[in-house]
Amino acid sequence: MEYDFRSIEKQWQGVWSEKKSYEVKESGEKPKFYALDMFPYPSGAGLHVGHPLGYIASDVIARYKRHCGFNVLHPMGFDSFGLPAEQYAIATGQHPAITTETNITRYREQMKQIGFAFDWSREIRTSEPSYYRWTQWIFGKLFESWYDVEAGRAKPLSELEEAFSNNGNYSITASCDDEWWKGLDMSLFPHFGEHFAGTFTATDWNSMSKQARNAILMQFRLAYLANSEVNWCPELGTVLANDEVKDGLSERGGHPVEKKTMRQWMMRITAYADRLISGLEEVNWTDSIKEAQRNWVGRSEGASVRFSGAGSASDCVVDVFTTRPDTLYGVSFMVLAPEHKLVTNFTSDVNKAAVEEYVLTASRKSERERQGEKEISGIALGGSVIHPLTGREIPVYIAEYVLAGYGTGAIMAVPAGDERDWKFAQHFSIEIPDIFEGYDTNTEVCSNDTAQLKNSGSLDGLAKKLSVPAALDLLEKDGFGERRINYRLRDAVFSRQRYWGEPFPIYYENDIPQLIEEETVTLPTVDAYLPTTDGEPPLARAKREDWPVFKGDRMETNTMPGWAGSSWYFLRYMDPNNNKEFCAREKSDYWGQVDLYVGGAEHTTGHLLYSRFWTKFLCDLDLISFDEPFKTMINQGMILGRSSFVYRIQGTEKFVTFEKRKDFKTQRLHVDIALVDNDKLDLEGFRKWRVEFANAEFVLGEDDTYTCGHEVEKMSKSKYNVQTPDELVEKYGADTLRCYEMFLGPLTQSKPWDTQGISGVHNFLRKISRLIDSASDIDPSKPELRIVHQAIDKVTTDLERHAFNTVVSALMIAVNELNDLDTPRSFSALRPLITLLSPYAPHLAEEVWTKIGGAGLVIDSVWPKANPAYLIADEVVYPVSFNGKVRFKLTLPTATSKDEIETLVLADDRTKKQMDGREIRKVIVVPGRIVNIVC
RNA sequence: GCCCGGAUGGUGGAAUUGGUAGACACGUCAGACUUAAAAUCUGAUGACCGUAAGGUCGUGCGGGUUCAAUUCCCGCUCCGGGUACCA
Repeated sequence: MEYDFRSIEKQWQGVWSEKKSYEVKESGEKPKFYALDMFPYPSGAGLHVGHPLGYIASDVIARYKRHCGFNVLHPMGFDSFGLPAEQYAIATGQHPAITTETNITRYREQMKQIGFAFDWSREIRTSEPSYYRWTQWIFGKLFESWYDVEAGRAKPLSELEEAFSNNGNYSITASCDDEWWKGLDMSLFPHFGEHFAGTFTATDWNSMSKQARNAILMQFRLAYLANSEVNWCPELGTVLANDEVKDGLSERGGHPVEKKTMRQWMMRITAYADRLISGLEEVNWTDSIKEAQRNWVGRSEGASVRFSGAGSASDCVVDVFTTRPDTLYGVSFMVLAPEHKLVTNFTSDVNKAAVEEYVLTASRKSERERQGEKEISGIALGGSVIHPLTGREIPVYIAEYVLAGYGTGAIMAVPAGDERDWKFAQHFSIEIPDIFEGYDTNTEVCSNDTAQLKNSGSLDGLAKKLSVPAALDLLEKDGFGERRINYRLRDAVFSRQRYWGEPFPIYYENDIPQLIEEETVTLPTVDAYLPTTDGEPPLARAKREDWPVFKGDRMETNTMPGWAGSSWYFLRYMDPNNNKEFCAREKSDYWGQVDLYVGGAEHTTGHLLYSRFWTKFLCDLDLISFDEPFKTMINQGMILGRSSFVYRIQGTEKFVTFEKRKDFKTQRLHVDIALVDNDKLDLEGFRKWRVEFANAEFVLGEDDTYTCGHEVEKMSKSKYNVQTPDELVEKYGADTLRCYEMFLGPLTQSKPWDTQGISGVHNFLRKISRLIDSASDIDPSKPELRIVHQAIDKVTTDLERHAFNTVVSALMIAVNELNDLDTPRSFSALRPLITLLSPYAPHLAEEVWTKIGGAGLVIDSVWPKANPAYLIADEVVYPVSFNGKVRFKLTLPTATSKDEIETLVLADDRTKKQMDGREIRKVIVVPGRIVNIVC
């Protein structure tokens, strides 16, 4: 029978859908397994061939686990808020909801034809009010919570208020900004005076105005309002992402961009910094992702050291953070970030103009540009600080390599021990104090942690390990510094000046933000999706009556960022239609953590960090019972496009084949890959492709064909190299696509998409079809069983280690070997093989299952176990090598002992021949592996 | 710049714990079947030298450890991802 994939796939998709085969319910009988894909943003271009890669892998595991007896949750949905739909709306005026709906429909169709075992009854969309009302609800919880550092968890804000009214804030350790009181509007606190340093009594608290209390509480909320800097483009009237800014100009239009301070919602993710690091030990992710997250959080232990200003700046104190307080004697200058608030205090009049210019130049650069700058730049302010130990005056500089957002925005420079400081000192001819034993730091920098200190008072003779704690003691004893832990992680900006995102459930009354708890604040209608002329977000266009819910003086007009909805979606799948709760507790208790999460590594420092943060928070409030969302994760690589090229002889309509292109002066043009098969161009199709090629002539190769050139690059419409899964499903079927995407190579590696090999995989499925036709209901033969059981063993171990590509090879080998047998094939030996096949090619597996007497549906069949008796080989082929080079092979029974092997090898004529009079110095025998003779 | 990956035949890749480099597949070449084509099947296929037997080289580059290195260590090159408002 011919392999008629079209009717097979249509038929079985119908059966599964009719029987609701992939719908799951919580059940006590089976262990659960939760397989999840990072959910897609439904873009207008539709699903391309890179998307299904991860979905196929998770589908394979979901199906495999189902065969192994697990109750498998494998859902799919859409992260449907986002910029592209909004930009399309700005350009065309069409409401983003319409665009989004159209795109989702397309995505669903594309996914359905690939035959994923998704439980579509659980589909969710972040842009649906029924979903985002719970995103708003979680935001509300964050708004109404604070982080108790001592208890190590988030708590309801009411507990904090109670504590304040009982004891003030004396005994409170809440996560907040350093010197949080400096952000307060002091006019609200008339009796605090100018030396207020952040401590207040119960009496203070109880006598404060509502506004004043709110201002204080705002400093402790996990979702809070604060001033933060954004890239503002006055011309476009909008805030830009760092990506959209190039050299201080907007990428769109090339308008100037400046830094602007805006009042924005923030998320206090820093409260969770330590737990975000320690939690990594509980999850089974790749070391590289864990390492990247650790670095992102960037915990460093060190000291905060105070330097007093000298001369006219004597009333200033500069705080610096350092991880090497022990090198304090090596400090010969200080560098402030250009934005540092004390810059003007240290600037002498003669330097004023130059400093101002430098500050301005630096402010136009992005952080990335500033750190990437190779040229050393900086400027001496003219002022200086006093070295706390030596009392010497130390010049103060500003330089763009010091960032305001990290640490205190100021560093004590130790040129002897830090590469950047050393180069800076060299460049500005600053003295380099010699503080390391055995290093001439005028010619080289010392980066050796075991180097002993010198010229460092009581620290002399100690190396880093001992000198750092000693220095910390010294600092604290003398009172010019203290131990401190610093994080690179910053609180996350949670406001976006966009339309197509979740509205905040917040209104303002006398400028105090108030939470809307009962109702869902849905997006109001607006007349355009652009910011207003005075730079307010698009939602500010909505008039009072346009808002479905309007309270107080005004509504919050920012929207939430893309990561809001995706930070908790894995919970909603457990209980997608609940309109009373975000997720019923018994459901989240049943499904628990995601057992396997598949997605790209590009989410490492965004989504994967934020969802861990929200999960920990929800766990703290006892709303769920686990505090890490994703137990095991695999990161798939990117699929790149393979572009094809034709070569036009300049100024003509003649196209020359790849091999002969160098004989002419040619222009290389992208050609649609649909017109190219194995690098051979479809000449007629090419002429019809575009009008300008209608009269194309060709200079062909030896074999009278036109060969195209090729290159691997990003998939893009303009390069005509986008491959949608649709065409391949149409041409080869979903099962072929599924197997081929897995066969392509290791899931985690990025690789070019190339359909060249697809026919081989398609052939393999056809061979299975024929193999089944040639089988009958007889007793299985021993060689047959041996082949099948070896496949069971290999496929099972490979699936367990997520080696998806070698599973396909193993199945191919089994099918080839079975076909090569000269004994007839039996149904009973083939049945386990078809179960092995079913995660990869479920439609074909289902089709042949009934033919070989399988009961029920193959997707419900039990995963076979390999019988070890069939796996042991009788003989081992020993490669015999001389000095590591294999010279001949010797077949010996498996049971041959090490000594026997040595004797037999040495007795072999070929050994004698190889020796050729040389002396045997050593013989290495690794039983079951190799023999090596050293001579 | 910083952080995290990657590099193996003409191509995608395999080699699971340091133990036969190139499994499986594509492509190419040769052959069978056929009036012919398609499909299918069989064989060859890392490079170089050699009629052959056989030998030399070979896993991005340069060193090192080891009886033995694609695998471990040190130093590079190139490519990809992230770098906080793309998702």
